[in-house]
Amino acid sequence: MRIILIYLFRLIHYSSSMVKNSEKILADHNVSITNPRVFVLEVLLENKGPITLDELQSTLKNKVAKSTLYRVLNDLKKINILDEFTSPENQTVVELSLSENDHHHHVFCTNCGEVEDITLSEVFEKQLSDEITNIHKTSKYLIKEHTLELIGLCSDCD
Amino acid sequence: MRIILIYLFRLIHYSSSMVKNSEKILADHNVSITNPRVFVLEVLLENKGPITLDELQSTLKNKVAKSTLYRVLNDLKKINILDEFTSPENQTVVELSLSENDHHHHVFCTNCGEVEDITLSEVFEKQLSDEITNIHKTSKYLIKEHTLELIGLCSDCD
DNA sequence: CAGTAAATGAGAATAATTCTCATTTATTTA
DNA sequence: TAAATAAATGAGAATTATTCTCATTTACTG
Repeated sequence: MRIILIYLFRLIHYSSSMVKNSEKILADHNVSITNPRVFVLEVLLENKGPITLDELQSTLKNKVAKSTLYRVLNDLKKINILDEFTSPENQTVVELSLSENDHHHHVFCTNCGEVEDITLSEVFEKQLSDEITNIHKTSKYLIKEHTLELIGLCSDCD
Repeated sequence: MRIILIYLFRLIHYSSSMVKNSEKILADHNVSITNPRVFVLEVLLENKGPITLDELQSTLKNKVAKSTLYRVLNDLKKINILDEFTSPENQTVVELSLSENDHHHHVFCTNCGEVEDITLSEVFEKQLSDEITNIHKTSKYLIKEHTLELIGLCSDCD
């Protein structure tokens, strides 16, 4: 019985798509697969969206050394699958950006500090890209990227 | 002769509009007028636009203690006339926001690190505010503010 | 499976920001 | 206007965030 349970546990554990995904992501980017990297990626994948550095650190407290966490985050930034930004309350926030075309923006709640992803309508993104074209004409700036952050109250705090 | 020179110097000094403005700003917000506060405001007013914390610090190196500079910046934030944000390269940037209606956005040059103010067309701001109304309907977020940051190359670096 | 290169943990070093407290400056009061 | 009180400052200590160092461990290569 015990053997069976252990077997089942390992089966479930290793077939978890999280683990497979993490390792695949690293392999796909020619980054060696190590425990700290997999642990960090698992948390980022599970979380599905932006997460504060504080939360990431406390989640991984006893699994990954603090210096290693910073190193892993820098590794992920280097291969362009991690975005970092600062909340209006000056909290560092990170988020996986795995595919090229998952363009989106962020909403911050000024009361509870939550950050969420938000996708703007195609119509509006088109209007924004037109505006950026105009900016290029008038200001000579060549715009490559943009970030739009909305600040307000989430439904819980409203 | 010496007396006259001193008089002229003081006349020029005190009639400088910068000084007057700085003192008026502080008085208008019920903040006591002190040398460090006036010095910081002068630099921010002269600069006319966003300035990195590093640049502000080096400009005021021998006039204002570092701890005082942080305190003064916090004072200005508290009375809502200073915005702080972080550049894509993780530099802290501050900017005076004296009037309610000078709403604008920022352009960052990824090459030289320059930050500039940019004002979007009224048409586009209207489109943005419509989009925010839609977000409220679908996501239940109540949006109070927004920041749009454009990232690219300035005319010198393009 | 051994050998080499890369990654990690623990904590030291550095950088950024806030705090402490004795002194100075501004404001209030008589 | 001077004395008394409150607030602000400078200098550096304390705290926090991030990077660096180096001995040890882990991953990749043949």
